[in-house]
Amino acid sequence: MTAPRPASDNGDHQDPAARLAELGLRPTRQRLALMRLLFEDGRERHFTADQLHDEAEAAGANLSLATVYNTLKQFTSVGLLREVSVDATRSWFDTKTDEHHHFFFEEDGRLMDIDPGLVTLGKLPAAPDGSEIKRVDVVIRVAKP
Amino acid sequence: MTAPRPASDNGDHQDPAARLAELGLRPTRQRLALMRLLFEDGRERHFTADQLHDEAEAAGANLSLATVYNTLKQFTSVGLLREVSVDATRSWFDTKTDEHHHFFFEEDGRLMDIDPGLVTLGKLPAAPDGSEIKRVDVVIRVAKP
DNA sequence: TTAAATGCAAATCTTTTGCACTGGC
DNA sequence: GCCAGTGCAAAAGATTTGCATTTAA
Repeated sequence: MTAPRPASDNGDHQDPAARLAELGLRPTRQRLALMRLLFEDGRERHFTADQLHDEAEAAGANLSLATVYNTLKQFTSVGLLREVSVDATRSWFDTKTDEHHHFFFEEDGRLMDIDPGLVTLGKLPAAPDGSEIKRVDVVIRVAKP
Repeated sequence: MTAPRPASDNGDHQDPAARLAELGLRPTRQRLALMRLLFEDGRERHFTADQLHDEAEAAGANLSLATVYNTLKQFTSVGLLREVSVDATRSWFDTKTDEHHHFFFEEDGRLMDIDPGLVTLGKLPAAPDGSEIKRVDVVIRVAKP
């Protein structure tokens, strides 16, 4: 939608307002609050819209769940977040956006990153005509034996 | 939930009523209608509850969408179907239940099987303590270049 | 100031549940 | 005939949309 930020400036630890501006998003109160929750200090890597909304309320931010959804969608489209499709009943988001894969715990619906060195793909098919591969997702579903 | 059918009797082409009985499900009118839609002649492999409900209506069966959902869940739990997590906004089901992987077309939300010979996994991590691997799903997301 | 952009109430869509009723045994 | 098992209306969740309001420039 908006221009991706140049590969050169890795903005991971800069001021949230500057980072938003750079991505073409206005630094509104709501977005700043979510930015801080997501990217300051050791935030959770995997979360749903609902969980983040709860955290935001607990932190004293005042915003509606709809705004959380809309903001997550925007953040995803500019590359700040990545959506993980693993659970058909709700959307999971991930603050780690580089190529990596997941364990999914079937019992409690929790996600866990897999150390990138521990999964490798062997052969991959060519993309069907007229399309190209955008991403390869591997989900390892685990549960108690 | 119910006893899996012995590996020996591959019931793929037997009478739907007998097959249901074997799986411990009563052969009700609704279930029989869905069995026929799903397993007779060249049915679609990938579908959502809503799509199947539309097909059932078109075929003259008279059942509610809730019944379609409940039935799909039962069919999945006895191993007649498999659920594919690929799209966070709705559940996809697949009549092909053996290990295989998928292309997902981001533009139109369509699924396509990948020929099993064309994807191989390299290294896999051990399951986290106290759990075991239930399934490994690979989804290759494709889109127009 | 001003209009593009935002944020949210309400609508929509998907899925699950509680329970009256049925039809397979 | 009878009751375990069903099927569905209604409820519950999840997500999106339309538009009045805000606010960054």
